[in-house]
Amino acid sequence: MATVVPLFPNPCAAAGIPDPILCEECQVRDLAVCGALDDGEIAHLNRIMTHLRLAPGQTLFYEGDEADRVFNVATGTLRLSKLLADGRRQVTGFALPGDFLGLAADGTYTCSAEPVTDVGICRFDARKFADLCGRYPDLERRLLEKARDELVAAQEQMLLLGRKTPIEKIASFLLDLSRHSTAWGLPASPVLLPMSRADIADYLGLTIETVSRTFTKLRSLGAIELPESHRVVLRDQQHIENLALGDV
Amino acid sequence: MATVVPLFPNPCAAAGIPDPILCEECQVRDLAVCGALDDGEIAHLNRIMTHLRLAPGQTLFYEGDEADRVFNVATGTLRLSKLLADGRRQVTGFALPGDFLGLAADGTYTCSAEPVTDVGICRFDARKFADLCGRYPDLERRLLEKARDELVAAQEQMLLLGRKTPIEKIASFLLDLSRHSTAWGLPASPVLLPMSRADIADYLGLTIETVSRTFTKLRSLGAIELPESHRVVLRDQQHIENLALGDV
DNA sequence: CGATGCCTTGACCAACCTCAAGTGGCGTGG
DNA sequence: CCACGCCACTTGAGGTTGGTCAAGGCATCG
Repeated sequence: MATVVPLFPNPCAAAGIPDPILCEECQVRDLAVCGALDDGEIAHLNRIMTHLRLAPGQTLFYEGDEADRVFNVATGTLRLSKLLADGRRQVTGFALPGDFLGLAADGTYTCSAEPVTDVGICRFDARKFADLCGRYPDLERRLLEKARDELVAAQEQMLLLGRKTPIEKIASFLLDLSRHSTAWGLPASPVLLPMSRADIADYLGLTIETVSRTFTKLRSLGAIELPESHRVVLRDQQHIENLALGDV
Repeated sequence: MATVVPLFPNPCAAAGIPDPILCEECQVRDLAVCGALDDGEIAHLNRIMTHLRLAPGQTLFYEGDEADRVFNVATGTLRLSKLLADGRRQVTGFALPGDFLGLAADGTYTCSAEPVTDVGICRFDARKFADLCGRYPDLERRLLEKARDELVAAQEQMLLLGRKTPIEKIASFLLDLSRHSTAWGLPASPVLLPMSRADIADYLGLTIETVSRTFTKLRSLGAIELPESHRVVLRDQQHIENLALGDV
């Protein structure tokens, strides 16, 4: 596996946080399911854990693969997506540090997971992880919390996909990313977009062209600046929030 | 609370199953979270349970309400929906017998729950229910399974909302309902639609008119029959399945 | 029997998609 | 070092799909 220079900095790198090797030093532990375990218990987790590094172009797993492993994102961003027979794609979400993958599996993965930046991943055998859940109820409880949070996000995304206009979709998307930044103690405003326009389009149910035009529109409205195509300055946060809520 | 003649038969009534009063006699117990508990344990559940009956027009809870209760659907169908400021609505799902409500709550309900038929509901105090989850790990595990299933369904719905055409949306919707029927031991084909065209439209990200036109189109294609506007006969199941998958 | 609500159908229109061309950054190779 | 190709993004022109607006059918209900 070749070491690759990242196309875009991942949140950890941006914050000067090194990739974790040991759970004891892991910066995302508190956010991840692992936060449910104390140092003694986490040794058990460590024993069934393998650390992976993947670069864009590689794939963690494909929709339909046998779901015999579960994962924790330590660093970087992944794209979760589903395909129709003719190639139409829906990105169901972006997995960020602290996110758990493999939850939605009932035998096979229900979506593909591909890095959009260099990523660091903790991998577990699904069966062994389930055993550990049986032993540590707090771990299972944490998993339920994760699932609940994802469900809330999924419902919000349904509202976006079904009923919002392109400009409302992009505004909501930017705010989501901005809120993720602040949750990590990073500034709200220069929002970094590690993913391509195609990824954004497939996430929001639009075409590349409409995404691009909508960014231009937001810029001409004075709501954002676009110093680079993957960096967005939120110039009028209130206006963006109104747009995201559909408040005209 | 007046007893109301149901506009549409609910699955239990259609199958000749009486509304449950006692958990021991409940027909949905195995499908619901309650299935995790044996007769002795379920007595604890019974003690914190209240049985409700609601008719269309009444509301179980509104998006934004304090989420101090959780629910189990015993009979009937509810509509779960979210609103934008200007009244645009997204139906995020329909809750059927055996479904658990209140999972997605983080302090407040993230969507409204309104009956589309007469419904029978088991209500629990959220805190007491959580306590019970702490006591019975199997109950919590069952909740996690429910959450996982809902998450899988939500991802599938995102694909539908973001990337499918109206005819593909309706085809997918009919198949979903048909599969629910067979899961209950009912025939796959005459699919009953307890909800209005408006509900279907808001569920699939369409307008009433497009829903109506698309049913007509499917009928003229010979894929379905529409003896009544709320009863659909699947005439060419294979064709419908191909449409649902986007296979032209 | 009229009023109401829900569904269907038709005509029209605009938003978004499709197709196409143009720009700019970046890496490669002459 | 520059030329070139490649790729991603942007922008423009035009077309199609699905939305909007409006009318009509049909059942239920008072």
